Amino acid sequence: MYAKVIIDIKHEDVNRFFDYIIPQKYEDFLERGMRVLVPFGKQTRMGYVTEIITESLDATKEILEVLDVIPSINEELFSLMNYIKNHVPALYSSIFSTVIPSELAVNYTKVVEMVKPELVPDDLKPYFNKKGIWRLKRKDQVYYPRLKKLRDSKDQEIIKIKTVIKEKGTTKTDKTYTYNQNHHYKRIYHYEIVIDLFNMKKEYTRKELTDQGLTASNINTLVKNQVLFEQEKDVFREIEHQFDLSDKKVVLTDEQQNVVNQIVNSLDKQETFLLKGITGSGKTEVYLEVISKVIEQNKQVLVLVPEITLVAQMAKRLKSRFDDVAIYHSALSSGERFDQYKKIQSGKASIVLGTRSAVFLPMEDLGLVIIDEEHDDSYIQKEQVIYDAVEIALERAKHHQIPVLLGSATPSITSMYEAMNNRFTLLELTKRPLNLEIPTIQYVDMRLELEKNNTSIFSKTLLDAMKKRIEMKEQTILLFNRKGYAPFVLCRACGDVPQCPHCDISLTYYKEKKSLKCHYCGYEKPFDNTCSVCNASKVKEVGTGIEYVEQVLKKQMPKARVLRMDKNATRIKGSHEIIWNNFLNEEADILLGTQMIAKGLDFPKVTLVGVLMADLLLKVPSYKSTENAYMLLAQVTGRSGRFYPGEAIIQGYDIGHFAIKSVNQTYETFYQEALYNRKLMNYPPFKNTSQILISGESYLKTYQRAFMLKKALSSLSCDVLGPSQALITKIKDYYRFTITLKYETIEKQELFDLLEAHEFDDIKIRYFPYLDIV
DNA sequence: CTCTGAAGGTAA
DNA sequence: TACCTTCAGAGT
Repeated sequence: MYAKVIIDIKHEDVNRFFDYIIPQKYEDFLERGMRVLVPFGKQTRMGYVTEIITESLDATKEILEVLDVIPSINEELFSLMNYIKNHVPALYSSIFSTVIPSELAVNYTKVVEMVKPELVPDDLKPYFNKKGIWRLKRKDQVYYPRLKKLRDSKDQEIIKIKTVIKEKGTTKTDKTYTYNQNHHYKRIYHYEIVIDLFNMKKEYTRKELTDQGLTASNINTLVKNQVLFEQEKDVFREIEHQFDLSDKKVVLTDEQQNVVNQIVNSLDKQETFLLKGITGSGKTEVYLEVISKVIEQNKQVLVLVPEITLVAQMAKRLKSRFDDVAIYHSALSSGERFDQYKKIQSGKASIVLGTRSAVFLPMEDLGLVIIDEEHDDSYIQKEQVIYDAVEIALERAKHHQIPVLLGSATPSITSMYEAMNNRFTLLELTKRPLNLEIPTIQYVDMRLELEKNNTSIFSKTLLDAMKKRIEMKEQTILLFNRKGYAPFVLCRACGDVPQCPHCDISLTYYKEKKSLKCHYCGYEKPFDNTCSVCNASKVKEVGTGIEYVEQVLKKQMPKARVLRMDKNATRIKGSHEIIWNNFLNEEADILLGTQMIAKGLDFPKVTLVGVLMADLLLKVPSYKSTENAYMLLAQVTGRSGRFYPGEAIIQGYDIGHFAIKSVNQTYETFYQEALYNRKLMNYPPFKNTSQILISGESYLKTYQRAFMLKKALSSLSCDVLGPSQALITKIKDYYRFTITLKYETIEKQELFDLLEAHEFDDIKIRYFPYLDIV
């Protein structure tokens, strides 16, 4: 028997199947989908078995080791991988690492050993430890060519180089102790506490014993004299959450109950439900009720939320009502993630909650997929192997013949269109259970403020409203979205803005580091207020980064306690939970943040939401920017007055745009207008769109190649637009052009072949299945 | 990706 | 002739 194997190297040259002989001992054991170690050239590499075959003309070497007991890739996952393969051009190995947890990959570490230390050059010696061993780190790779030369130096072996393969995912073990009733240790009277302890409980961990005052040497003595038996036990790394939220089992409103009934009636068939419920209408209660019905049928539920910040609160509510909830997202520690994965793989989780990447988790008895905030852009993976988790979820539903529940207050245009055409089943929640009014929304035109000589970023209206909240001991949420906008510096004398020498983009100003940095290539130089063009010492920062907003806020409202929540403030694991907890406990009056504050915990005391520079959202160059802007505004204003009547104030320079105006009206108003625009421009849902990026070092050659590609593409049944300069015309010294495709259906494989045929040494071509990623 | 061996260069 | 760098090709 033979196995077809994909090697875990992400490179065009090895992007194909390799056949290996299955050794006798693995014949009955090895299955498709298992990870194996195989000899590959001079190396040993990890690979994935994709097929077991009876004949092979190529196989010459044997599989060395099998790393799995249950296949890491099950049949369903194979079909999802196939789906991805048909939608984006990607290397096999990349697709594998996209759909499985990184803990299933292996580490290759090069270990160098001195054989003749006296011949090792002095400058390399400090890297070796006492035993003459050096484990090469990433940064040590530069020495590798020299080391290879030392190894190969003729007649004498100066050093040895080995590659050590280690599995990334590891099980955590703890030493536990039990008491031996039949020991013969005479000095046991020194350890009365031990006898007492083991009278209460049979087994203790090492930590529990030391907490009781026993020292490490105490324990070792007792083990040596066979009073205690020591054993290794696996520990499960439990995930803890900062705040406390329990699910009070509420009585569903008629409206909610209706929706639940409809879904429950279709649990045994494939159907996509779009649950459209205004903010505060209790979508989560519906989810919980439906989940309980699925679990009654002994099936599993997959729940997806768009952002890590939303996992904790959903987890709390799920855990307070159900057992066996597993959690999976990229911010877990590697160990936690591995344990959660193992729990899910072994079928011990009845509910799996996670972000985008959780859509690939193995669940044999899947009965329902819930996607909360389905309109959210974060469900689309925009790097490496690009995919849309919502699409993947729909594929899984097809595989299991089960329903998918998409929930949102503001469904994406495409989902709503599907619902309107009866491909999705539309369910609606139109009332807030507590019968609370939707917050009143007020618009402030900042141009008028300017005329009144108010040059601050806060209008008088907003300032007054915030002051009032502080007096009333109520809270405010302030949204300032930095997207599409970063602080930069400008010479007030000649107007020069320092650019990156390798990319076509202005350098971003970092106040704390007093430096200018390029977002794309990492180029960095110290900030200097002397202009490099006109030599005047007039270079100053422009702008309104969120830190700047915070400063102004503190200056204008010295009494206000302000919490800031942005990427920077939430870098450390668990910090966003702490911020939310603090705000919930009313340790601050104002929560200032980027779009990550738009969703999340309900804060009862929030009665005011302020949006700064709302029109900034529309400046993002994307056909979806109006949709995204409207949804963010609707989302964040809905956070006001969840328990008491609330209001929202939207500030901007260009607030007349329909995406901003519609926030004050119904979703339908917005949907109609947006849909009309999409129709006009041939954008989704009317036509599918994708984008091709052509990049190269020579401006002219790249443009020529792009043009040739355009000509070739016209043979396909689609509209070809461009080539035009990409939004960022140069990155890392490579010029960039884009071609946009609009089509109803397209033969993807044919397209990919065409693209591949147009790749040249100096021209790179990348394909993006969704628009606006480039 | 990592290794190898051939080709073509340089120094003695 | 010995030794180097560079580059294409192979890996089952």
